Amino acid sequence: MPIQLFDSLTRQLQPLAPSHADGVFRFYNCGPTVYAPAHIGNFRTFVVNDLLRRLLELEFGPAKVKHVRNITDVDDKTIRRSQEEKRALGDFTKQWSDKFHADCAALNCLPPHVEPTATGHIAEQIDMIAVLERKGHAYRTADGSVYFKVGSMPDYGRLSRIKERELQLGSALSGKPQTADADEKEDGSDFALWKAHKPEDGANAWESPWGRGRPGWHIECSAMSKKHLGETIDLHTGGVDLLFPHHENEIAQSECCNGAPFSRLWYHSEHLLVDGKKMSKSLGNLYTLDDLKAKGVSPMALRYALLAGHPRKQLNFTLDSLHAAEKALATLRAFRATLAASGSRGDEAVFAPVFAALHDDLNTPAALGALFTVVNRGPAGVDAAAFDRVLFALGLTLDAPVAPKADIPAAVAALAEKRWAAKQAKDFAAADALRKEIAAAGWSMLDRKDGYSLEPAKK
RNA sequence: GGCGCGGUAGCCAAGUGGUAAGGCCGAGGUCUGCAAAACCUCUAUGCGUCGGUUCAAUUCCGACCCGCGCCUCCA
Repeated sequence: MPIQLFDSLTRQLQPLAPSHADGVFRFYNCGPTVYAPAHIGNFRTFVVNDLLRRLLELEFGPAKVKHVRNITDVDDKTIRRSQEEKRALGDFTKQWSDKFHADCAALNCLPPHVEPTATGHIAEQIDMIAVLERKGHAYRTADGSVYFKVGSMPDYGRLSRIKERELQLGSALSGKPQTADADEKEDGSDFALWKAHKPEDGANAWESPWGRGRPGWHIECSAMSKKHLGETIDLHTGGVDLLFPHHENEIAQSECCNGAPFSRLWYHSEHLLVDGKKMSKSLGNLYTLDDLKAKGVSPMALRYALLAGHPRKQLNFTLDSLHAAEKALATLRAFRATLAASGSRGDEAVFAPVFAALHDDLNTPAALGALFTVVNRGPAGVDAAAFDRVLFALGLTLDAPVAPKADIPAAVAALAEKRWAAKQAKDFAAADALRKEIAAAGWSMLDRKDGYSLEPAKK
């Protein structure tokens, strides 16, 4: 069964297949803007895309997938924040892209094959803008900015079906103040390709045929996608919030510039909600990976929790779901240990339902359900290598959880030694009393046949 | 106002025109002196409400109620 995804453009399931003669599947995933630590809502999208990347590799072969994910390292926020910290833009964004990479690694997300940056592709962006201007799809304004002329593209808005939206009166837009540079635009829906330098941009400007300035947001993805994957790609993904205007505008730029279809398929993952609402600073319901680590949550539990909901459905995140995830991972860990011990061999067919679910529009909840159905039947006839292949697809690692780093107080260590000695001497009354003392000190003592370990007591 | 998505057990969450996967929690049990872990068993006559179609609807249709997202630079 081929991998099928719900295509945002045609609004139906479409099978994935490479369209180029070299058989390489071309996959572009909109990456982060690096101005702060990414939050777990951002990571939902990246984890889903990592799952997709893994499935593509399993389907077409590792050498037949080219995964590009950009870093947006110049925009209003990166410029403003770097200036607030009195740091050079590149220095500032490197800090946050490094942090992003570390978090991705913790979540076991494979690095993309190419990770282009906006500032590293200024020339490519200028080239595209120049073509658009030459073809009459763009115009410059008095201040030296360049805008895309939405009216020049007859079928603008296919992806978000903007025409249906704007035919109606009384949209929320009508009551909203337009953006600062709105009066420069010929039409409210035109968008910036090149933004003329403004004093508040500081040193962050590049020379161009239109004078000093910087690229608009959307053009970077069009340029980087074209450079690294070609004019027509097989799949373009991102969060639903990018559907409009970002992806709509990418289509407009790329297709008007290249005269070729941009992406054959569009896939958008839904938002992670917290407390039933989209995460946002103002609501104070925003979590980063570090916030969760501080609560003792393992990144792998977060990955599992993020996969526990259907990617195209809003997922309401709760700390409870992380607990459930930790327990589920423990069950899988125990199952794999049993498999390894029994040297179980079998065919891969038992996991077919798991892959069938994943191939069916990344139905991760159904896939996990199918996985546990196998686990619950027991290890007989289950192939260990096949099980590991499932884990690879899901990107789940089952290393023993790292005990929270906490120094064991000498007093507790001493109590534990005494208790172990009492237990060896079969003085169980004393051993039980010592266990209570250790617990009172906030630790729990876990016995094994050949020794013991100490862990901070769970609440 | 428009566009889109959703309402399934205490919580999370799949799914199907023919009688409800899975995870967590909870209960009982096996095992280990105890504890922990592991393992076993049990846990929705019902799928937002009201109508309709049908031999049969949670699944299709209609109306309604409730929640969420997007509507110009947010994954």
